[in-house]
Amino acid sequence: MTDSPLAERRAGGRRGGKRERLIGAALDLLHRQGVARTSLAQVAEAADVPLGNVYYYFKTKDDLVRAVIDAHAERVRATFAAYRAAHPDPRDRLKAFAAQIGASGGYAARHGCPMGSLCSELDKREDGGLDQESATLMTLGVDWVREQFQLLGHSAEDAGDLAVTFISVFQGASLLSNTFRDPGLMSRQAAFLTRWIDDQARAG
Amino acid sequence: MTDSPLAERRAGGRRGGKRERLIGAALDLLHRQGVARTSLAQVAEAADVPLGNVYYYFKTKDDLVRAVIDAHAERVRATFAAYRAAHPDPRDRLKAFAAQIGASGGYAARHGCPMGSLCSELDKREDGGLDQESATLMTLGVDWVREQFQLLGHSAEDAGDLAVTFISVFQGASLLSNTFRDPGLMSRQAAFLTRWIDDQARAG
Amino acid sequence: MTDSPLAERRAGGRRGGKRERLIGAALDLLHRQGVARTSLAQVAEAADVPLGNVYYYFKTKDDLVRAVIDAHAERVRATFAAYRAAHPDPRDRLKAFAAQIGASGGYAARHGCPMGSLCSELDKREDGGLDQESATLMTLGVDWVREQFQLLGHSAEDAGDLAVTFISVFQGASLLSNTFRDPGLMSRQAAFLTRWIDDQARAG
Amino acid sequence: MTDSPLAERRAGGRRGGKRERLIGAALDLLHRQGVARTSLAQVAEAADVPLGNVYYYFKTKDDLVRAVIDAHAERVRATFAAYRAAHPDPRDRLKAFAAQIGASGGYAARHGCPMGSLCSELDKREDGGLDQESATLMTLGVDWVREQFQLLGHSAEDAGDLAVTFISVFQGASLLSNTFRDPGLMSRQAAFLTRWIDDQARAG
DNA sequence: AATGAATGAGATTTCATTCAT
DNA sequence: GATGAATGAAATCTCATTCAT
Repeated sequence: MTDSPLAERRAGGRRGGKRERLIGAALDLLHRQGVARTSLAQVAEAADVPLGNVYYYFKTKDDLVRAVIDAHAERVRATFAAYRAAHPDPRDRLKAFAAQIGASGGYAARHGCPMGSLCSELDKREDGGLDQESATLMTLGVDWVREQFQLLGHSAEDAGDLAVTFISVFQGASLLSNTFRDPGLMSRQAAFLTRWIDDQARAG
Repeated sequence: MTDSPLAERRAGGRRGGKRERLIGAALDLLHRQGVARTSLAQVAEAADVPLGNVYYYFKTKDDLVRAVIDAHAERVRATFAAYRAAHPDPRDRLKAFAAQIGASGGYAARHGCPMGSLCSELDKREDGGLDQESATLMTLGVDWVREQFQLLGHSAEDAGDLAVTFISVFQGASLLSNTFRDPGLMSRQAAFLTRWIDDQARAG
Repeated sequence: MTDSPLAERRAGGRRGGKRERLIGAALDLLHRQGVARTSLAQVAEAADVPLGNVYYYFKTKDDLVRAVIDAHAERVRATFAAYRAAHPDPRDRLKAFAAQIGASGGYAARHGCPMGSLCSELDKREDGGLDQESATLMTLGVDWVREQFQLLGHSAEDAGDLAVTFISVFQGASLLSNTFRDPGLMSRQAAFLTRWIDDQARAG
Repeated sequence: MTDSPLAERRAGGRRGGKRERLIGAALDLLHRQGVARTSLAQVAEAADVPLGNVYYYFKTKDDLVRAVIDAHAERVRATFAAYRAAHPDPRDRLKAFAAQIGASGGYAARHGCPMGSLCSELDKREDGGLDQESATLMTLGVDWVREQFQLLGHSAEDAGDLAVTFISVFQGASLLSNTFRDPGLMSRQAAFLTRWIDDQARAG
């Protein structure tokens, strides 16, 4: 009782929750500045952790990036699980996803899509295996959308192509929204996706 | 005569065409490795130009990046001009663009779309004005596609949205193709775009 | 009974014999990697002892190195005692030593002689007094060999020089065996030593 | 004339001879402190070169070490060439070598033999190929001594073993001289080598 | 006694940029 | 114009050692 206050329990049992603070700060900075332009000193500063201490939690910078990707993946999984729970109809699930995309214009206009940015940057590296890690992240979305289209009666192959189109529009719109600093762009493309979902559902 | 052969005149009158060689080498390296991970020393080496000499042609690294973006923009403009010249019907022009997209799967799977990569990376920087520069590049495509849809009878607003969808699919598919190292992905999305162009042409 | 089994008593009475495990792991790692390239974290890991706990047993890294040297010295003393017990004739004792040298080619080719490596590395340090410690280790061998030559009738001075020659050949051969990764080198030099012992015994 | 003063000519034509100063400083520090305990900052300081500038001449620390080994090898080759030139009789050449060994007691007592130290330390590393480099250095001596013994009529195999014994005594004596801080040790072992050379010459 | 966590000094390395000639 | 050399700031990473409990 005296040894483990609530704050520490929430932090996963670690004293002070520094690991979590580091991942949180890194999540934010990596998404905003990119991997290459974010130094561990910045992350440490933002997390209020001495630089040397970062290496107690993460052996290398890549390790931290990996942890950030994993944390992000967990969020994504939770989002999809929520759609599943909230909507029995796959079409509604896809529309919920599209709606969320439309609502994320503010963030997209400022920073683009975190997943897309990471994939774009990490695929340019030949070392490590971080590109695989980020690819896994992207797979989550494609697989989930494909699954919904299959549930709507599309063949595995068709559903795969439809899923790629869906995520492509999402990723492309995030990029353009960011490039043009135009938050409204996202909602207009989300509207397109919503209509398109209905078209495909009819066709499935 | 002996000092400035024709080849050099074409290269802008500069002796040896070093500026052009630098831009060419940078174009290649920046697209493959990203801006942050490409050093001027690498560019100089690839262009067979002494490092110290680079600064005679480009005051800063950003200056070189700007020149690369401009050079790429020129290529893009030339491509669109060629479509215009080759096809009187805007629908055919768009299909020609889609066809080229489909044919570029190999490059996309390896490096993504140069424009997309640059926009994604440069929009993460708050300094300089390179994000504006890369946004201009992206605008070229969107504007050209919008123009074709307007020629097909769509309103300015509708055509703008359609253009954004078109370029989004292109950019998103490039990203996914690169992420999944799947060249075929591009041609399948290009096929989708081709059908979709017909749909919009009918509707316009 | 349940808290201190025999195995632990033998280990010096300390619970778990952690001190011994640390020395054992350090002995191995220091000989293989050298002092400077071996971190306490590695030693702790290899000994399955928490890093923080190392400092309960050894105040500093140098303290641990000292303990390793002492442990090694104990082994060396035991070896010499065994030769003494097994062979009444000093000449046979020396030949037994030479034979052991010849048989150690495999280890020497991989890591050199532990004593030699330690002396070579630690004599390069001006701090601490670890060089004295490793010198003591080397003295053991020289003194024992000298003793045998004196027993064979050589003067103290002559015996000292002979002992230095003997150990020099041993150390030099260990170094060359390691440098050239040639295990057979040791046995060939051991054969030389054996003949040479006879020559000196005759001369003594 | 005004552009290339004598000092620069001597330094190999490079301005200021920084490369040479770096190698010189490194030669000294590496021999005295070992590779691991010598930082590039120390070398830079000793050579009066800004740290950042070191990397203009040597891409990595290992590169500098390599250059030092090469420089040392050059010295060794020059020494052997001098023996060859000065003495037609291989026996005299070997004795000249032994005499030099005997005369080097002061340095050996303080720092050991540079070659031996390097081989001992670098053979403990699994990375890079510096162990090969230092092995080459050691080969120089063994090969040269073998050559002399062959000229004296020994078979290739015998001469090889004799050469290894010779260099072993040299290396071992350097180590013991350093360990015991005893400069006289070297001259006494050199005397042994001189007598031993005669024995082998008679036997060859 | 035991230990997970913390810390700060220092090492190697990279690189955009500048300078002297 | 051209260029080899120089420079310093900053980044990643290591590690002996200490601390709080």
